[in-house]
Amino acid sequence: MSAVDRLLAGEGQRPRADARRNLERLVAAARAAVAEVGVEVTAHEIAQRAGVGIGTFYRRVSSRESLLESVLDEVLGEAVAAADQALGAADPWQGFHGFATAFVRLRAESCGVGEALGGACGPALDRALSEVRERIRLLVERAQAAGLMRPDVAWQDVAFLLAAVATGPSTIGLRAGDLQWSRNLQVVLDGLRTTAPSPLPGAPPSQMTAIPTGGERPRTA
Amino acid sequence: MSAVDRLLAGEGQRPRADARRNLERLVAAARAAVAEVGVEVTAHEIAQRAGVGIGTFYRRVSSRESLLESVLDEVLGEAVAAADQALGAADPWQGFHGFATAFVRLRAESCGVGEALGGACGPALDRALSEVRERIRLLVERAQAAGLMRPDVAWQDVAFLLAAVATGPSTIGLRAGDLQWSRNLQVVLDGLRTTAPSPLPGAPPSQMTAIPTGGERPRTA
Amino acid sequence: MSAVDRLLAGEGQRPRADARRNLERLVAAARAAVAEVGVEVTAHEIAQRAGVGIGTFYRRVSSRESLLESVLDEVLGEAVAAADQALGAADPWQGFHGFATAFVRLRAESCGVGEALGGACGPALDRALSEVRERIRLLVERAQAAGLMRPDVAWQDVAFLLAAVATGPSTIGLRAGDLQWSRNLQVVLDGLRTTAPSPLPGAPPSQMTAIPTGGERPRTA
Amino acid sequence: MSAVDRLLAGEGQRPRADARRNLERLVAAARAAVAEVGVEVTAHEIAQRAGVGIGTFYRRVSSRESLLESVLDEVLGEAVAAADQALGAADPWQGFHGFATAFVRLRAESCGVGEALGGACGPALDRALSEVRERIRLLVERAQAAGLMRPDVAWQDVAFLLAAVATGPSTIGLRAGDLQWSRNLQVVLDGLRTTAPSPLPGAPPSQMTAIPTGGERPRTA
DNA sequence: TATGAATGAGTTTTCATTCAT
DNA sequence: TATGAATGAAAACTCATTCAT
Repeated sequence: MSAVDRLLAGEGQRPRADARRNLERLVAAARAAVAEVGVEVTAHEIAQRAGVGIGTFYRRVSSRESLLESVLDEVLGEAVAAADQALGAADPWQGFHGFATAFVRLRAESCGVGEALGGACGPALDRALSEVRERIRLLVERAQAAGLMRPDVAWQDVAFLLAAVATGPSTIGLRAGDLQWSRNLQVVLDGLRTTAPSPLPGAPPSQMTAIPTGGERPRTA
Repeated sequence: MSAVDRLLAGEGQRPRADARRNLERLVAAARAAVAEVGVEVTAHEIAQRAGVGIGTFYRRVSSRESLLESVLDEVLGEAVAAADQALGAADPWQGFHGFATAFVRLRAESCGVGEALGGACGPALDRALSEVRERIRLLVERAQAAGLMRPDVAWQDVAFLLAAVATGPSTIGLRAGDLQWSRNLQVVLDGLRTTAPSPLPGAPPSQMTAIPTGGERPRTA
Repeated sequence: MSAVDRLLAGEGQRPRADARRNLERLVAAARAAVAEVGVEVTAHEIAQRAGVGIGTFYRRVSSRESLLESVLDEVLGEAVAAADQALGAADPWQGFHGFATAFVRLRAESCGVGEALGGACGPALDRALSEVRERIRLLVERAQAAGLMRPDVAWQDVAFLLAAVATGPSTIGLRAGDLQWSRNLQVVLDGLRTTAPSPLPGAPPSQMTAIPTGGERPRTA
Repeated sequence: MSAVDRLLAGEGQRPRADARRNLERLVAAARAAVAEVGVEVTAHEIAQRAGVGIGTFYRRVSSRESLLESVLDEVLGEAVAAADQALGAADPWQGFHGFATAFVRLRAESCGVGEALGGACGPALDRALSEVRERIRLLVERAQAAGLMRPDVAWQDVAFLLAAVATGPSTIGLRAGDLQWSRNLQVVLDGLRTTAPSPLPGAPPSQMTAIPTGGERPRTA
């Protein structure tokens, strides 16, 4: 269920066109704002990005927290969809790989929403969370059973690793490029695999994705 | 240079003994507070933990942000020290491994300070940051030159990976155990290595660190 | 003039039937809402109770305050009617008694509207107010002239007493029962009379109205 | 216990002189503001009247509601003191009379605080409220036992009457004079008494207290 | 015309920072 | 100097009122 539908669920009848449009704008603005400035975005900022007044914000959304919750719910729903597709893949590792990519991308977008809401996000998200967990467990077990993933990692470890890989727009003065997460992910996938490392995306002989800040790029031997 | 020295630099004369003691307390309190409650700790909380009044806080520190900056500076200094020791190690991979462990632990402690300060942390930290960057570059190049680290990663990727691994006390409703970062790190190190994966710490035959939440642990084959 | 007529006065032409019906609903809803939840009822609540949209509310009523004013006007009109009937009574005291009862009941219903509007209710109500004042003066004078009401009270005092008696759903943790005002009124009437006190309503030998909260009822000798 | 002491109770040690002074100002300002503009006074208004910033308001008082609660507690404490003195009076009616006067005066000042806080004022006031109730019961029973108060009123009725008498700064366009409550009270006391009415305060041959607004005063025969 | 969506000023409260004691 | 009291900008949220549908 999309965040918009979720937020509309409480309403009695079907919303007017402008109301729905504003809600969509708010959800999109919230998602973008969270991705850019983090979960501490103010209600005003979100409203402004959405091009609506603060009054409209609260009319459509009931509270800042509930909006963030809905955004997170939406993201989790997308993760579940990706996992279901992955479970249908013939090759367990290919499936896991595809899911991991989708999951990390999603997480990079909605960066930190879950943590920010903490345990306080109420039972509203319990279903979505447990669905994601269940899928990850299945994907990990399937890959391990096929001998394609090292057997000494718990699915929880995998969850943490995938979450971690998406993290952090910057470190030690470096600013992450748009595809940093994909390079991080490649290393982690190689660490999880039973066999030898695959070449990083864009690794020699082709060019790697540029890193904007922070001086010289290495000569990737 | 320690955080304390750094903060004393602005002062005209040599500080009185009690002034210095209070400053030391503030830095230590800030570091602990950040590790425990996160970067959003209030100035009052830090002052209280340090056992000084808020007035003293600002007399010694000029602003909350600058104190956090100093904490980060101190952490970076420790990272540099760890790196220098690692560069002295006979085995390049052993050296890198030791540094990575120290770096991740430090980062887990000072969790998020860097990001919280954003790019706005001013030129004050430039030296420390570039020192860390330089060391990481050297460590990576040394390991790669020895054929012990895959050659298709940039040192920046390594920096991001190490930063990422330390992250996040929770994800998808799971709560990280104290040693989650070490399990994460092991996978990443294996992904970076040229050779086959090593067993995770605590992997069979010994027991792994328990994860408090989230149901059954896997049968680590 | 009814509240509805009053509010229609500003309009140019004669109102359409549905417009008038909506206005009547609004006034009735406002009156009920004020009686139930108090003068701080929101415009939305009144509109909802009236079964109209907030847009219609403002089309018909110009402002929340002016609607409350109209409610008060209506109540005052009813008070005037009660007074006129009372002035026609053969016995001056019976007349006053009847008016007092009606007035207090009205005031209990519209409790606090007058005060809430403060002195700011404009000249719109001047006529109604002075009509009520005039009637009370006449009733008091008539009763005093007949030697049935103590001569040392001013009609203003009587007005205040009657207003006061209707007041307050609670005090010192007690919650008023539905007929509290009638018991209060009885004491006040006895205080105003020239002769000895009459038994309270429900006083011995019959039962008094129960008071829900606050422990034991007295043994009404 | 005064409102100031009550609010200081939470604090660890004894407050600095300026802190105490500001707290006293806030309590006094709150009490005055409530008496003048009613319980819906804003925190800003109280702070402004007290001559302090809004920050100081919250530092001293923890919440607007808790300040009002303390004011009410103070008022109730004064009522209890008046009642205890009244219970010591030789003549039961004189005692009741004195208490009633004090109680009504207090209530006129703190007009409506109790109701505004509603049942939500927490158990903090339970003690004070039940103490007042108990005293009123005793005073009423004593007067009734001595045959000086009509036996068919419950002490709860008396409580409501005294509360009512203090009420309402205005009605039907009249503005209450400062001593309106005392004239109201006189009538009520006469209604409660077993014997004939006493002259109103200021009744002939002396002059009655002037009523500022609302036209001609009656010729008090 | 009736509707209800949109608006923004105003309310309570927090917290980084300044200043009197 | 050390203290903590005072400050006010800013955040979340409400509600009377306006305006597009």
